[in-house]
Amino acid sequence: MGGTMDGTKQQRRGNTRQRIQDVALELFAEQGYEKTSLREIAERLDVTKAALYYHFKTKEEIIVSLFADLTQPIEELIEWGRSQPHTLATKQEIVRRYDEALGGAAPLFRFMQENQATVRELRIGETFKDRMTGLREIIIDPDSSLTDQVRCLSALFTLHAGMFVMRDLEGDPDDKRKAVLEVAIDLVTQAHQGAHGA
Amino acid sequence: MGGTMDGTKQQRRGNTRQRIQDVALELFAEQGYEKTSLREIAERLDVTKAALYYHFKTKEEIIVSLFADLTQPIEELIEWGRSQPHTLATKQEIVRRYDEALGGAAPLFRFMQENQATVRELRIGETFKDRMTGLREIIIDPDSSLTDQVRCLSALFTLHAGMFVMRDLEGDPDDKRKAVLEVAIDLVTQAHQGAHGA
Amino acid sequence: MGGTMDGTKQQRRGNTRQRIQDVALELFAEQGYEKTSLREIAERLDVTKAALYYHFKTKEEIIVSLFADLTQPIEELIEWGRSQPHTLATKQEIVRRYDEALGGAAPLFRFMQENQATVRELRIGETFKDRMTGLREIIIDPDSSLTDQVRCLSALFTLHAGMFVMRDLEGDPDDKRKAVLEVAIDLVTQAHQGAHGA
Amino acid sequence: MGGTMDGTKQQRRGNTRQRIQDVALELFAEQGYEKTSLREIAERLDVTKAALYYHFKTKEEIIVSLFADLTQPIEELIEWGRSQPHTLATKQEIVRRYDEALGGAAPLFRFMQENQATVRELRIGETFKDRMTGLREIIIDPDSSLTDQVRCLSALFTLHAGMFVMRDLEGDPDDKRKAVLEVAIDLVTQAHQGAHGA
DNA sequence: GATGAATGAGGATTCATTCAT
DNA sequence: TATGAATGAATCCTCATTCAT
Repeated sequence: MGGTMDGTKQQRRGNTRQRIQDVALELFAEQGYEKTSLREIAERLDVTKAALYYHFKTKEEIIVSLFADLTQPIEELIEWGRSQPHTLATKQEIVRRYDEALGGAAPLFRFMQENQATVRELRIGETFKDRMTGLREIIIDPDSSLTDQVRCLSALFTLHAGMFVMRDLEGDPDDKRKAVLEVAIDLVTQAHQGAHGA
Repeated sequence: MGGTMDGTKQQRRGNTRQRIQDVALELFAEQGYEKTSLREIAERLDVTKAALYYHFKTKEEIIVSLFADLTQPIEELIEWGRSQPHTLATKQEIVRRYDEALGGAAPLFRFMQENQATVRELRIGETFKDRMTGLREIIIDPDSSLTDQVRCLSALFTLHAGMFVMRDLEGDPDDKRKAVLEVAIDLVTQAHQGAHGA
Repeated sequence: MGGTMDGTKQQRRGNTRQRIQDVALELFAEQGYEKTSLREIAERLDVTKAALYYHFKTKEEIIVSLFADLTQPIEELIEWGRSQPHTLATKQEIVRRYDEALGGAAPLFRFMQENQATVRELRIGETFKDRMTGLREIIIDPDSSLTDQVRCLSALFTLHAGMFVMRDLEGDPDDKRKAVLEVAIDLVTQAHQGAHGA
Repeated sequence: MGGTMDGTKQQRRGNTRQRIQDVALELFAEQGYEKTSLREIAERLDVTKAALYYHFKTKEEIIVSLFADLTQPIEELIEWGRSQPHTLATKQEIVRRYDEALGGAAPLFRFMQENQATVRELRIGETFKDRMTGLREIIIDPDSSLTDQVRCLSALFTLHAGMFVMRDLEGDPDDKRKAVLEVAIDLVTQAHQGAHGA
């Protein structure tokens, strides 16, 4: 019971930064970055706009912080990928893990997917591009045919889009996700085999 | 004389309206819809904001008009597709023609791809969704496995994204586009064969 | 009566820019630049803040425009001064004319005098400094003693400050102004004679 | 032991308060009062804004305290001046000592000189005006000609402005200061002699 | 066909200040 | 002595839109 009180306190106290991030991400993903005003975020949290500014220096810093926080697993994945041999197994594992990582930060990626124009102008843009390039360098064999290269990109893309676009496909969400993953792995596999002889 | 006047008038008239559309599309694609102000569009054209309002009742109407104008080939494609038997050949042809149609309105699709969050809130959103559903109904066999359904979506998606994402892939643009198309057709083919036995 | 209507119209119409400048200068001089908000200016004119932005791109542009408009006589004075021989008569004439010029833009100079810290950070700062340097080069003989150089600066300064600081001195304003001018001319004269032997 | 504690405490205590004053004065003089935020001051001192409020009840109190602390010598000078006969020697001595006093609080006077508009609205304004009036009553002979009265004011003014305006005059700072003082004394002397025959 | 002038609503951001701890 | 968290009021500025001419 003391635990409960503690919990409440902890929730109100020191949690504001988190709560801002949560609400912001939700709204950014839903309506886009520009259409989401700080007033709206503040109102949902029942604090003043100024309170947001205590925790984040600018609106952009909110999204930057979200990106930094939620995107770290991917950073690590790339790190890991770079240290592995570029075998088919590695590529497949990368796709599998990437899918997982995306799942962990679904709303952020939905946001990034759906607001690319905005993202490009934000500071995140560059960082994100760098990461994608990192991923590419791991799965794409530069000596393979253009078609196979496109296959790999398409694999990544399918994962990205999968979660959102497939929403209006019938079927159990979990099954859908598995299907998406399967297609992605398939694409990477085809690409690899194309390049390394059948 | 009447003809001359007509011609001139039509040219002048169609001209400004067109020029507004052109500039608007360019800016929308580049910076996003919300970040592009009517002031900016007007300045680029060296007219007043009020002039824009002579040609379009609202900002939204500009994008709506662009969508209506540039998207008609796709509308027709769907019409055509519906009247065809759902054979593999048809599906492949649809993909081929869709690729062409996308090419004809690349900036618009770049815009739609990169501003989904915005588009969703605009009147276009629904229309666009309807079209995509139409396309889906033609290529996707509802009895096929989820995986195969995903393959078809992925094909469409690859086409959409292709043009922009592949930009930073090395290689001749034309070759790249062919590669993208090839992968898309491949996906649809695999899906079809999966569903109808090998 | 028609004339009256005309007048009223003319006053309302096309005059807004001027009216903004007038009110702004008044308030800037009275309360300082930073303490004067655009809201205040707009309220006094019974227009919206946005109306101000139709006529001036930024708050700073308002003061810049005032400076440009009201300061031209001084610009011209310097031009004239440069073309004259550096005789005592010229110097005295410069002081006399400078006094006049200051009188014509008293509120602006009061503002600049009393808000130097602000002015320094505004774009006017540099321009103003340049002008003062121009003036100096005309009245100050670089070979004269430091003391005589200070005398010249003191003369300019006395003119600047005169109008405002002397306010709480007893006496007819006109007489005071004459006295100020006399002291200034005296200083310049002393400086000149110091340099060129008695 | 008590002594040690006292010493440390006093040092610490006096220290922070002092450091606030120092930094504040520096920034006020540099950027003006309104443009200097408490955040800025706090950041420079590496404390929180709230800490400032432990030492000063309001922002205004900071400048008031500076004024009170740094301006006391002038207060005393006036006291002294009032008790002296109004001879030329006294007047000259006043100018000399005033120059010294100004030197001791140069940044404050730079601030007051350059932010008159602000100062006027602050509580210091009145006090400062009173002091200037006190000074005037000592050096200015109310029966003298307006011109001579202006000379006296100009003398004070020259001292005030001297330090800052003369900055961009060539020459050794010390020499310049001497020159400024000389001109001021000169002005007072001329005024006195004008009034008392010769 | 188009402009000049204006508006109302809302945007992000900053500030001095407060208070419990 | 100080901090961490927050507020309320204000700031400059931008936007889509309107309307008389």
